[in-house]
Amino acid sequence: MSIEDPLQQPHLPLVVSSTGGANQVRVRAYNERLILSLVRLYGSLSKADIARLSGLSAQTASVIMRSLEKEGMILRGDPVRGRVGQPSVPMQLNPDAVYSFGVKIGRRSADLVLMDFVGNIRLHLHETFPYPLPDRIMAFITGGMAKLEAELGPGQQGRIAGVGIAAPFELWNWAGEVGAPKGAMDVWRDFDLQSEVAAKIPYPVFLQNDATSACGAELVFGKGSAYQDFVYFFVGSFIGGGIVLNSAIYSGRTGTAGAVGPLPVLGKNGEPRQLLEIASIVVLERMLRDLDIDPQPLWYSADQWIDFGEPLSAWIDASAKALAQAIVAAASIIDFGAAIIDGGFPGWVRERLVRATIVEAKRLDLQGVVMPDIIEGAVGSQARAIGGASLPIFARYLTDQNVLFKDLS
Amino acid sequence: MSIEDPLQQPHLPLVVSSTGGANQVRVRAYNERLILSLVRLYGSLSKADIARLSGLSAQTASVIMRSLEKEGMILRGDPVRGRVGQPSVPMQLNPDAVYSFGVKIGRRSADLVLMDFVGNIRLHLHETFPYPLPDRIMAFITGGMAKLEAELGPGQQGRIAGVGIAAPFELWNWAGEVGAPKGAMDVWRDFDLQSEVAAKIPYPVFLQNDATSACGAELVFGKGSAYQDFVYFFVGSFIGGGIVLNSAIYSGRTGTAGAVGPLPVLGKNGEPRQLLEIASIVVLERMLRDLDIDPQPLWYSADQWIDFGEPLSAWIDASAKALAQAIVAAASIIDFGAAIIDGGFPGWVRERLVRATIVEAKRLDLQGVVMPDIIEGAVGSQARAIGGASLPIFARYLTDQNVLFKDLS
DNA sequence: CAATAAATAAATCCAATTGAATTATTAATC
DNA sequence: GATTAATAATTCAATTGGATTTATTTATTG
Repeated sequence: MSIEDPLQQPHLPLVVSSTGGANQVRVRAYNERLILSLVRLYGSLSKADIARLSGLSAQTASVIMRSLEKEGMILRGDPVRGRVGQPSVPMQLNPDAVYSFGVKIGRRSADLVLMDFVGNIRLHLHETFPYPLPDRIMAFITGGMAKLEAELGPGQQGRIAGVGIAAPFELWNWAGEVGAPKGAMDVWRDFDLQSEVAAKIPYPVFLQNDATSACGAELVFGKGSAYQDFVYFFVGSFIGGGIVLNSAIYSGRTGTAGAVGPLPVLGKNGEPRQLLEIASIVVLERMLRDLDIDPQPLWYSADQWIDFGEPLSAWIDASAKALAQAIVAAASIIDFGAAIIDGGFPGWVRERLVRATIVEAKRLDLQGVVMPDIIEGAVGSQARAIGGASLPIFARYLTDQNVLFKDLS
Repeated sequence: MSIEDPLQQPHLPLVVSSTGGANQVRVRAYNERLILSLVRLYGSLSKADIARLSGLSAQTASVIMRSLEKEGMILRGDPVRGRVGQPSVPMQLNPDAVYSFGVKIGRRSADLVLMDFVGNIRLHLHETFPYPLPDRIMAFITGGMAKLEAELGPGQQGRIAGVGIAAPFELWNWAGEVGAPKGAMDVWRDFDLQSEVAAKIPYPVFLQNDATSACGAELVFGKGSAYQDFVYFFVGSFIGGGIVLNSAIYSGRTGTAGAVGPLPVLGKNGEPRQLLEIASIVVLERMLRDLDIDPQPLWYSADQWIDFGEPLSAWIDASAKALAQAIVAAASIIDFGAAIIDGGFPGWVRERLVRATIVEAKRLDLQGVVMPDIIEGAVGSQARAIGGASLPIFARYLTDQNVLFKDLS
């Protein structure tokens, strides 16, 4: 139905014109979101906890909490006894309060997930194909959603917040890489996926870069909550990433902030390369093919990778060198607290890659650089679909300082 | 008196705890700041304009504008006739509403400026020295402020918002570079300039990196208002910079966001170097010295540079190459709308440097990079002191979304 | 005089705060 | 074991303060 676009920020001639004044209605909306976000972050909080954490008065916290309970957004837990004073009643998010669809469009496969309010994947569809084409994808999304809605049961459909689609940038540039006939994917150029989906379904539709979406998933459900700002790398067919500043995804004016793929790094022989030419899974695929090893297991599912031995080690090595340089460059621009690395590969590959990256980073010139913690992502290969699904929930229920200033109509 | 520190953000275990709830009092404070910021940005606005731009109701805009006028923050202009309806009354900032001191501490000299509310420098002191030492700097700041206050006249001192000091990071690491005896500048290690100044004067004292300050000046008084986000380079003795996101300085968790000096780039022979090893004025100084040319004119004043011919061209060339790489790296991480270059040099050097940087950037691999406009700064070598002076004004009168959430006490 | 726009006044609304009261519990004392 | 004090969570009622709404006034053009 409606189109919500985190990518599309109108190009305003003057800046402040986008931020309006604040008023009571927005204050209430903001405080409600703040409270929901706090409950999400801490898992379970009493009204008094909320008052302390938010700085709101006990009465205000109490009023808002009661109204959220009445709306079914939060659930009352068992009173906690054992401490002086009246026992506190912990409140948690109601997992069934809101559902959201997430779509991940990939090179060889697409995923559709139905996520609940606390981030559990309730239902899941997966489809593989030689290469993605609009008709097929449209059918998968609309058909899949209808199917999952039916499984969900009739009473629950009003609780669906929307659909978030995680897709790579410029799908049409991949024809060669995915073995599609030249020009076969040019249809994507003029295909507005977001509008097309919005025309077919009654919910808000969001579209965001796949790696940025994964970054969002890490922020809410992974290690991200421990850091105010971090740079995120998602090693997929092509590497991509995201930026988190002040605990919020920063996708930038054009939506390409944190794209990281084109970041200049030095290759094996000291020649300048782009990060994506080294630390992408397609590079590993090419290495395997050159050695006459079947690269198919790369694409079945992240859990089905086998240890490819030498070529995998070489790829991890080269990727770690490149990632280390990318992290130093990023840290020289913004003093990120962490660099989080995840990807469409199994945990043991991620672990080796991160370990190697930490080693390589120490060999670089770090004079004057505030180095971030280099750590593994916690969400894994489903991060993109989960991140997509979190978009509608964020847009409607979680903190976003814009709530106070922008008219959400 | 009080210490206000944009650098110092406490290391919080959990993120949201720093952002509290919103309430009416803060809404009013925010709306007042928003209105002052709009008036500053547009130069002159009627009450009706404010209502339209801010989205506030006409009545609210009117009430706040009248109270600001009563407080002397804004001045009523001549009614504009010639259009249907009651003539509108444009309102402007009152230049004399607020004054602010700015201090720039440099390698060979220090500046103290008294700035008015619209950014004019009203009074100015300059001092040179072989190298900066705490006692001398303290005397310059406190003595200079007393002198300028006296010149300002007795009635005006209540209008002083504070002092902002722009100083380089880690002053003590310079001893060698400034020709000071080894260890002579180690006193700076344990000298807390901000506290010391705060102890001597009755105003709030702010301290910020010198290049970040310059970036702030460019944001408010220069080309910055045309861009929501930009990366800024200030070529001083050592190059530094700043980051602007959503029209606000982003100084990061540790205050070192936008430091840019340690950014890895390739040197003349393809060897990895840090940006500051190439694009700093000390490098030019060394080149001149090696050729037995007197580098003194570099340090008198930016307007007194002479054309050093070949070595200057070589330095500009090398610096442009390095800056171009830095800009591509920055743009790969965040899709900045502009890269603004300024420095402690005359306009004609800046112009040559920017021109060369644009040329060099085009030779790099820009596949997939959203390139920013590469433009000259408009503020010039005084940017650091002006940026310093703008800190107290920003902190108290201009928009900063934190107004709504944080208790400014 | 009609239309238009800016500006203001009065009344209303709404959410947060303040202050007092209520409730449920533990800890200390007899 | 019973009683009392202290503490903490929660809620009720009254107040506050700023934004909005509605209506009115003022100044101008055509």
